[in-house]
Amino acid sequence: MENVRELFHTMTKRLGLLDRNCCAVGGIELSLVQSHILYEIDRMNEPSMQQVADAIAMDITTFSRQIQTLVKMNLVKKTPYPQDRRVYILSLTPEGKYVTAKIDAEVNEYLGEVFSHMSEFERETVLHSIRLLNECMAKSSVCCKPLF
Amino acid sequence: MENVRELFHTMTKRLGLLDRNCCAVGGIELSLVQSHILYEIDRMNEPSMQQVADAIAMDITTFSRQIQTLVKMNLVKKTPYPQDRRVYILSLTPEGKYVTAKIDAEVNEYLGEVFSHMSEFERETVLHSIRLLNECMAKSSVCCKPLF
DNA sequence: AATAAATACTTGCATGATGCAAATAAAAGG
DNA sequence: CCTTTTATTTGCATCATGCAAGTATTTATT
Repeated sequence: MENVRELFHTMTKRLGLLDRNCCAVGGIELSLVQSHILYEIDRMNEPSMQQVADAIAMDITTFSRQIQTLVKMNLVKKTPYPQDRRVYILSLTPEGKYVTAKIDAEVNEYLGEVFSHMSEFERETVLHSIRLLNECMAKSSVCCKPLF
Repeated sequence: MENVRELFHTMTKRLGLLDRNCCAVGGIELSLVQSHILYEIDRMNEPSMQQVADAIAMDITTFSRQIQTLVKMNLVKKTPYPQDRRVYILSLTPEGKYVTAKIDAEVNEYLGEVFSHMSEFERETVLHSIRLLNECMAKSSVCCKPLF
């Protein structure tokens, strides 16, 4: 087996750059972290602060302040949770939904461009491989343990 | 095509965690950024500061200070370049080489563990896919443009 | 029921990362 | 020469980070 780490490093570096290029929508400029927070809130079902912070593997105190910023930017809403009054449920405001959808579309467009350099068969192979990789990482006891 | 972005997001998130778990060697604790800097210096051939900063897509001023820290930690050496006295050539000290090799071994071990959940054929398919993906990202005009 | 322990979230504080503007120094071009 | 470009460093302001500690609320224990 050749140098596997190098393959992964190159890939994640480039995907990271792609991500970084997708943090501006209209007049709004987001940090990478903020973009990821919106992404997770959008994906999860009525998540609490703690749940999202865990999903992102971010310290809850830093997360708390990031959320304060996003609420001020009118992208995220914090709703008290009646069943447990310690908890806040996070959701996207309409503007937050819009921004998140725009970013999602842009990332997908970029990815589509990358995939346009492949045949249909190659594309399917690559997607299948990533799916498989994700499953194996989920199985692995050694990495990514605390989450998922 | 299902949600491609989600696949990539999950993958990079997990690989990021794996990376973060590989920043401690013996008594030395590195930040992710420092680990990446060592990795690039190790890979490149007698690189200048600017070249490594570009490869990592990091602002040269931040990079300069990170290098100062790594020099103080005795992991990196800055050698004046006689042919152009504005330039410093970066290299790893013996200790830096040791740390970098250790981290490399640890990451590869983790990746090996992940791949152990696959058949030989699947493993080859996944590696081939990543290689292909890297090539297509390199071709793509839309992402990762400034580098490589 | 009363108290202790655990959980969710926030704030204080110190430290470190970031990046622009500006400085220095050296090379390259005219 | 003199101007422009390039490589690196430093000043400065801002933001991110995470530990310790605090508040509020819920759950567990007696």
